[in-house]
Amino acid sequence: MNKPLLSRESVLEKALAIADAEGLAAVTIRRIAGEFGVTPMAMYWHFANKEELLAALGQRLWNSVEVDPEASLRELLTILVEALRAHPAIAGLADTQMLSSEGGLAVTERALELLAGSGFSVAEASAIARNAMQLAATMVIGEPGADVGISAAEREALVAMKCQRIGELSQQKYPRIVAAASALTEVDDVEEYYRVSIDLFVAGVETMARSRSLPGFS
Amino acid sequence: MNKPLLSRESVLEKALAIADAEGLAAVTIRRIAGEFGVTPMAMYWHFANKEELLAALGQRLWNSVEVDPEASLRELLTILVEALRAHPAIAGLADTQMLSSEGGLAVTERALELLAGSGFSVAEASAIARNAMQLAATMVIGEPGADVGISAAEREALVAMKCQRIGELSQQKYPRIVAAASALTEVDDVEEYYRVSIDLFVAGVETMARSRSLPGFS
DNA sequence: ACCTGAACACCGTTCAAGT
DNA sequence: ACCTGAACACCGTTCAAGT
Repeated sequence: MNKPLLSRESVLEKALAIADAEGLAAVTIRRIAGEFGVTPMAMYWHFANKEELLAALGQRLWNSVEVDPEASLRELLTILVEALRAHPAIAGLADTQMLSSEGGLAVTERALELLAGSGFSVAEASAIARNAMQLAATMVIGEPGADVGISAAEREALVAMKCQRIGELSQQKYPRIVAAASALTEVDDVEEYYRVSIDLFVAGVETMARSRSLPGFS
Repeated sequence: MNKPLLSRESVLEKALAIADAEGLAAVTIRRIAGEFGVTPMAMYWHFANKEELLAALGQRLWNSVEVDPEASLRELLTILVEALRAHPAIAGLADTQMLSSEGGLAVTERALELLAGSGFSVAEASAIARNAMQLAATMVIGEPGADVGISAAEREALVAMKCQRIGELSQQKYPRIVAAASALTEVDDVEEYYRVSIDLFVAGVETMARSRSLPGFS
């Protein structure tokens, strides 16, 4: 008779909000339940367990990717990165759900199509497609100086400490690292950070594709 | 008077053994203590907290990398992958410890040196070095059909299930994915799997290095 | 120096029971 | 169908106390 207090939708929405604000570690069954004013056990009507909840969160992320069926590899990577950057705290959940979501399937299908067209074998194309996906995720998760769930002030202090620790290293042993201290701890131009990695990946694929299609090279 | 029951060394050794056998999730303070026959609180004499223990584990992993100061980028990636493959369960701990361990510093220093020599800027070289490291880790962690901490039989059943689920997809919408079902769920030639990704990365770096050193291209 | 006892504030999860 | 109560087996961690 009474309207349900929860739904899969609303639970996922709340879980995402918590993750965005405080990081994935803050997403617990009990915490979500608390936010809704229900008991933790209420979750188990809507999800078999926490793993399923997190999987659904990963699928949601994939489904936020709008895939142009004519997209290039670079475009695929770019829209994927954008989708993950919108919710960096859960970017790590995408990996397992690539083949369990409409969005992930669409991206993968197009990637395999492009790679097959470039002369890669099925095994190669599969490996490269996975690489692309993982690159996107690790870029977002590992973006130096961009940890989720801490305040801007805390983040800055953390970066400063890391940078200082590097500065204290032996300049004899690690001249390049010391010189790159700030670049290694913090990204000053975010767009460049992503561009470099995407360029690198696309260049690698194109170069290998070319060697694949050279006659005497098989 | 009595010899200590524990040491940082022995605790890390045990933690690693547990991780290797049952996965990182099985590595708990209480579990390690149990294996030594001591109370969980004994750990806190040797480590400030669990985070520090895991960090030390990550450093141990880096320090198992033996760096040839003359190594090429491909060689660096190769020995790194080998080190991680020896302990896939803790490969994810390497990321945060790259600049907090002798081994990680040595690898990074050499990578930055090579990349600077190829004409990359400090920011680019830093991003690319991190990419290399993350590629190595994600390859090992994400190796399809190689989850840690489950029996060979369980693993095979899991792979078969995933493969079957892909096979049931619409061949109209996802012809390439369906055709690549087995390649996407399981690696048949492990060495090829790693070689493809390393080749791709190295090719990308070389291609971009070339464009960097072309006069009219800056 | 090195470890224990007792306690605290958390987790995820099951299962019977309520409405 | 949807949620609660009570309980279980876990976590990491603190702090005073023991030897």
